[in-house]
Amino acid sequence: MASIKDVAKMAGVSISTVSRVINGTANVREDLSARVIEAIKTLGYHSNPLARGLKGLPTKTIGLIIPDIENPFFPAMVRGVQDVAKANGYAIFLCNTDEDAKLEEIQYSLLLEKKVDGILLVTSTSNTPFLQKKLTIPVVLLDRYVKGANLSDLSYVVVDHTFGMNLILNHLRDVGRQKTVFLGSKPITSGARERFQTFLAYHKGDPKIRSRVFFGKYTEESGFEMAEKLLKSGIDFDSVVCGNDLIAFGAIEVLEKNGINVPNDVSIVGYDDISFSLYHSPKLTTIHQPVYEIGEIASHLIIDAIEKGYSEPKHIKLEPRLVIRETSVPRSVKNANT
Amino acid sequence: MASIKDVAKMAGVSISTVSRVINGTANVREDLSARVIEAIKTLGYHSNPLARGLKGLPTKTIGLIIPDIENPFFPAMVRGVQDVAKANGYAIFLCNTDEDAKLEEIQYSLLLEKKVDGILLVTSTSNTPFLQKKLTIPVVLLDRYVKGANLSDLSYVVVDHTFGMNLILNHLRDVGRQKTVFLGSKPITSGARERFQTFLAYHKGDPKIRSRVFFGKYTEESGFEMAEKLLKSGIDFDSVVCGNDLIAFGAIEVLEKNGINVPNDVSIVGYDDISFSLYHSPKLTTIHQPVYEIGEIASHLIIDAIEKGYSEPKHIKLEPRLVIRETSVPRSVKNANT
DNA sequence: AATTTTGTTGAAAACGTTTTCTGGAGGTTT
DNA sequence: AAACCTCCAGAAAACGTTTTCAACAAAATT
Repeated sequence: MASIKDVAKMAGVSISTVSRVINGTANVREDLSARVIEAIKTLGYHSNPLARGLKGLPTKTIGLIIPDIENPFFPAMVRGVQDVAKANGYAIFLCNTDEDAKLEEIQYSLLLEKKVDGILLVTSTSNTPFLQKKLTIPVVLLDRYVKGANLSDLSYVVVDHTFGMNLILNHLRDVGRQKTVFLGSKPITSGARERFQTFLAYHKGDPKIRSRVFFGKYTEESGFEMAEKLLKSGIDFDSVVCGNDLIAFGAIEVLEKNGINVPNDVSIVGYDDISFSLYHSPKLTTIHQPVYEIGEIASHLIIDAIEKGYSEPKHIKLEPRLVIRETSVPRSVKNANT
Repeated sequence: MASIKDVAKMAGVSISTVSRVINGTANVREDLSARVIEAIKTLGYHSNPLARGLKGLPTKTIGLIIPDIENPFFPAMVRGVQDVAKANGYAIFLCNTDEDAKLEEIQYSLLLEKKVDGILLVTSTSNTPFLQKKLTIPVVLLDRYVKGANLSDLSYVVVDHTFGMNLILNHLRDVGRQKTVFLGSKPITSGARERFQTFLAYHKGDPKIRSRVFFGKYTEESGFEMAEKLLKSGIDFDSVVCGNDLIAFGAIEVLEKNGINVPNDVSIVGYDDISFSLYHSPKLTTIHQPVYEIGEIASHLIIDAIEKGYSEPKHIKLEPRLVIRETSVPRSVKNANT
């Protein structure tokens, strides 16, 4: 690999001059500058960003930690992040944690070791000990926030899930579905917690509401398993609220296999509005999260923080919206006795 | 940040000794070694991999370039890559190219600049000029290979698409579907080319076969558009072969919207077997690609090449299999006249 | 014409590591 | 007891940059 030294030799100048030409940090005589540029071209020289990073200068790299690359919700977010990052000359270091808190911490310190300029984090935990220390680089939380000692100075971009869950519950009431069960994830992350607590609050008159709640993971398989448990339990229900769309897919699969018609016998609402919800048949009623926007905004936030040094922490809460498709319909007279 | 110098000072030894303790490159007296370890702990020292990378040593980083993170096929592959990489202490640098050849080259040289130890590439091109030069680090191609001057010494892991496409065409013949149309991507990449040519070869008696071929992108939207064009063309068909599952999703959407029943009126076969094909309704008949395995093998290959220096290029071709689900059925008498 | 200012250049230090080289202490061989 | 090894610690060079500093020529001021 050609180094700056080779360029200097070929152009007949010092390495300082080459550096100045490359970075435009000072004036260089016209003809020297031309010779340097010429030499760079013929040698195919690329500056070594490691040496640059060694001086404590930006590496133009952002780390992005997500819980599950196989849940389409996150790739959509990655796209938002990456588009903005690319436009600003940053590369993305993507890491997958499988919703594992321990792995999350490992990835985090790995990114720190790699001297990324900032970290975008979709956490899978409720308290993140590794964020409690004084941060050395900007960190922005996406989709899920955490409470803690020094965490008020962390920026985050989240969605108002209390609002979202109320949209669902009001919609189900509107279509005459009141015997609702909840298939979600344990309320560990802020998002899951908000949704669960809103569900509970809505049913606070019902002492047995807890028996209508099932916990699992954010996958189709888990939705499948939870729905099977639900059926075995013998609980009477006419509607299902799911923690995300994948769970809804799994649940619908089980219900239909057991001769229960969706949406007539049981209406189902998902959460996220991943693209496949539209192509799923029946098309899924769900909560649309502005996922691409989350990525975009967070990306802007962290680049700002990186380039302007310290910046006021911003707490952004976006509004989701209900997308009514085919899996939620009024109880028709024809099906009332099913 | 604490540096090796701080550790040395605290332990009362030279930085050489500290380095030796950390890397185990030479024997160090018991008590000194203990003091060093103690100092490392109390200072919370982490070695700076940039400085290490500067010396031309491995950075324990692998770059992975994929065309479309939003196509679930690739996240599944990423998982395979990442699991093996993690087990070997490597971090993954994931880049998205949107099937854009120019962007692919940019990401490639970006990764090179970042001094990754190796690059895993799912190319979107048929000839990759940037791979023609002498490579400085190992490169392994995934899913798609390229031909070229110096490319025979590149390892790749691909799937036998000639075999796969024949599985589809034989299956369609078995269920009595012979008026088949092709909805795929332009035969730029090796995979698309193999499938298209196999389709053509199968129909080589038919002079008008080219009119039964439609080209677009590997997305639902594109499948949607191609299917609409197909309907507008007035072509008589009883089955559709799709370039991937996403195209199939889009096509099914259009057909059903136009009152054409899938699979009775028209049978459809996808390609890839992404997880949602199982949850799609009707469940998609498709070609299962061992996608996780592709990632795993490629990951092993590149780590081998990195750690053992130069290694014989390996050309691995995996076999796909047909998964018959609900979108392909025999022409029933009841529906024969539709 | 002598002095100051301006503008550019190159030498050298610094960033945090690894590694080669040197030297000294202790043990082993004659 | 003298000469030689062996083992291990520390000094210093090297990796490829950026940046501070000193130096110098030319231009501008007196």
